[in-house]
Amino acid sequence: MGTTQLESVQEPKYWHLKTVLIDALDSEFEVGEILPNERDLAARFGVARATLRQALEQLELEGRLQRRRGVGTTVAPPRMGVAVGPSANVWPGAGRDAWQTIGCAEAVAPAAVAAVLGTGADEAVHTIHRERVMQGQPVATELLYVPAASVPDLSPLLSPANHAPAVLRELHVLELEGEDRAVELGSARAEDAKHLDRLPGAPVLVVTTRYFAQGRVAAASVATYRADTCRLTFGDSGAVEVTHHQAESRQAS
Amino acid sequence: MGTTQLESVQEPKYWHLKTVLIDALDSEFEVGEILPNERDLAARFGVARATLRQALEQLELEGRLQRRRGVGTTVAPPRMGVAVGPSANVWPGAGRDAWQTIGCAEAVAPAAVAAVLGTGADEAVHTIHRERVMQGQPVATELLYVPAASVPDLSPLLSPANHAPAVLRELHVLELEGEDRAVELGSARAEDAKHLDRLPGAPVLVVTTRYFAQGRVAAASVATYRADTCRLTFGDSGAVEVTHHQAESRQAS
DNA sequence: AAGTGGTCTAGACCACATA
DNA sequence: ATGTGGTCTAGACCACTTT
Repeated sequence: MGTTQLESVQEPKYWHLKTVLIDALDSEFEVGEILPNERDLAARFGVARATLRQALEQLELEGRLQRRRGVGTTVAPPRMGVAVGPSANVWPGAGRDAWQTIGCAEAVAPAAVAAVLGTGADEAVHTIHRERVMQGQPVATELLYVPAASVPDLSPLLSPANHAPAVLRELHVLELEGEDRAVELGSARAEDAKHLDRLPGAPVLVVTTRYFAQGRVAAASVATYRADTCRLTFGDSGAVEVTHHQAESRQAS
Repeated sequence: MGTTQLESVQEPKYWHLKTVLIDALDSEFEVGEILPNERDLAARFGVARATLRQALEQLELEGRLQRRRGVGTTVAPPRMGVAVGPSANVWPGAGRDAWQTIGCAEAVAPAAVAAVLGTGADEAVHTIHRERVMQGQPVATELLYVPAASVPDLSPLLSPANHAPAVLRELHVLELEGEDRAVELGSARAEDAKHLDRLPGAPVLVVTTRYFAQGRVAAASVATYRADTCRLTFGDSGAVEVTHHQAESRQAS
């Protein structure tokens, strides 16, 4: 039998398509360049549009493509390195930390938040909504929960505009004893998706942080990062220079 | 006009389906319980199977469902908290760190790895393949890269079985000066998928770690965690007790 | 052999951005 | 008005597990 055993373990079409597209992306396209539309691409590769889309979806998940409804599909730049776990423990809102407050409210903690805080389900918490922008585009939204018990000296009469800064200021009075983080995969809620300029359900990295002071959880935050454009960095050094899938990239005109 | 404005902003069917299914999951099903098959579910909700699948896919992404070909769809237990960033910096392979070596090789570093190591593209590296198991199931695979220059005193004559332990032993001689981590979303390579008991392309959390010694990167690892079952934890305290989307869960019989 | 989830097709229409 | 990606349908067949 002189025939080489080819395609004996047949891989799915979309999987093979993905590898073909990756090669084309690395060799024939520049970052930012726009691809042919899905109908044309599907015809070119001789597959149904749904199959082509399955390949594109994974490439977008891996941060190699960016698709925008009404516009088209473009080659994505390397993911941004976003520092999440600094070496020095600091309170949120202290010392220029790249977050910008966009809202504030005081309400009863939802059950899920109460579980993280370790408080009762009916305790009042200040909820500060913040946003993180890098290189001109939003990369994360965050809900920061501060139990009222953590900021007992907060002035009760505050205009909405002064509320968030006041809560943070009171929080900084406490001595921060430690932080705790968890990262998991999620899909963007409708509201988060809007802030992040994505469609609902887009893949996101959810970072849950607990801030410890006075021997208990003094505050907690749930931050939602765009999974397609962000690489979360932890540890001593800051962002790593080069990402993994291309050594150098040039901006298309 | 006395009519309440309902469904003016029509949400996609699969999105609405998701919320319906989440409610059903929380109220009518136990962890581990098997759901009706996709064709029945689609018929019950009056949608095409592809639409139903779009909802199930997102629920699996969020760790609420587990689907296995030939078996069925089950309600997933809460995600496991997997400690990734210990407070004390330690070399891999030191002091019972939950990883188990399953292979080893010495070869030239791929370009992507060389970039992380900061070495030349043609330098020899030891590649140790390890696996992490929690609660009886594999949760991660890892490729640990150790440049030959980091372990100069390694005995050149080693049986394959002794190779990996010897490399780690030599590595532990060095003083570990710091670690560096990055987390990003990826899709499982075919080989990784096999180890993790998932299909190729399954969503994974890729943790890239750099180990610093002697003022340079003495080793680096790329670990691939199942995104559906894992919640990566960092920081002082270990795994958090309760996860976010259910306060208590009982094991089905 | 039967039943499950996974892949694939060839259409259709919708929401959105842009010219 | 046109073109893009996003949603949806009603089938078909395949790969895999279990009976």
